[in-house]
Amino acid sequence: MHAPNFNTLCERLQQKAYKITPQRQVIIKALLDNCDQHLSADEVHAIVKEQHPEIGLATVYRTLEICASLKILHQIEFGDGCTRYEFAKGDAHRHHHLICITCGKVTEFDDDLLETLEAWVSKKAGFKIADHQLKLYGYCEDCQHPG
Amino acid sequence: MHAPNFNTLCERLQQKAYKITPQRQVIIKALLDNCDQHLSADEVHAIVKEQHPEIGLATVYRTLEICASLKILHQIEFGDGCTRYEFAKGDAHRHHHLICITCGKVTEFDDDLLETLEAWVSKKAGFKIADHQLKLYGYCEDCQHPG
DNA sequence: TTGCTTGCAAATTATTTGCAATGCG
DNA sequence: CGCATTGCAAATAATTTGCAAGCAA
Repeated sequence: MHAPNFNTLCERLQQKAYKITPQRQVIIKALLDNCDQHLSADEVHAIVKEQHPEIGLATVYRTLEICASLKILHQIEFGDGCTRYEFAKGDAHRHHHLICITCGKVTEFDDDLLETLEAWVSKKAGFKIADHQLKLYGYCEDCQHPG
Repeated sequence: MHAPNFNTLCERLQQKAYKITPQRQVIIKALLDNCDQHLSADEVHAIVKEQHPEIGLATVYRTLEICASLKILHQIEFGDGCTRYEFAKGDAHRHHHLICITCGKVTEFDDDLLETLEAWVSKKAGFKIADHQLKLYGYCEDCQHPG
């Protein structure tokens, strides 16, 4: 849901001496157009190929890799065998993933309630927390009330 | 750390009409001997092959698959490209994973503090939670105080 | 111009599957 | 004895990589 600005993203690439090639622009736009999804490399490639059949899957992988290394994208795995991507949010904007066991739908949920827990873990385990990832598996509203 | 009883596990397999073959016994014992680790299929295979070189990787995969389907094992992914396994704990015994960004070590942390958060999400998002998975990325004690 | 990028095909890695032989119950 | 199970090799699937040609800066 959180959609960064296209030009800002390009600048962040340039700052690290990455060239703004047409392929990278197309891929980033595809991600922006679908920022409510959690696309896989293959899915990004499929979208991009519609208008630009010449773009190769390897280029998609390489672009996603760069964006992940620049913390523009986050990589997540929902257990379906491939890595998926979402735009990284700032530290202040934490969110979790609600994964429906029945239909597989993934919803995001914003909240900051983990703060207390993190403070506790930090103190108890001597572990300095930098990031977290919470997945909640269960049943979405549609699947709870079928028909 | 949570180590179930070998015989109990065999009984659970038998109850579902799975045969207690020597291969399965060896694989389960390897998992029990390393219940403080989060082994991958390949790692289980390597351990098992030391004493039983005839056991194939496919058999390891198939056994892990069965155990996962019986909820004897949980599958987790730490982002290193392969599925890892740990013994499932009962609902009452929740735990999280602390993953060190520096050395990659995975520690477990028990706690029930997610209860409040789950109640909140449940109410706010209309999502019926069945299970959860929390990964905390950061720096373990050793990596915080090197040398 | 010049080194970063790209597309393609081949290589890798994790996991699955087909099948004949084997063995648990 | 019958059917689940096994080992092996081949098949998939996701991702990576080598390399010559192309292009952004």
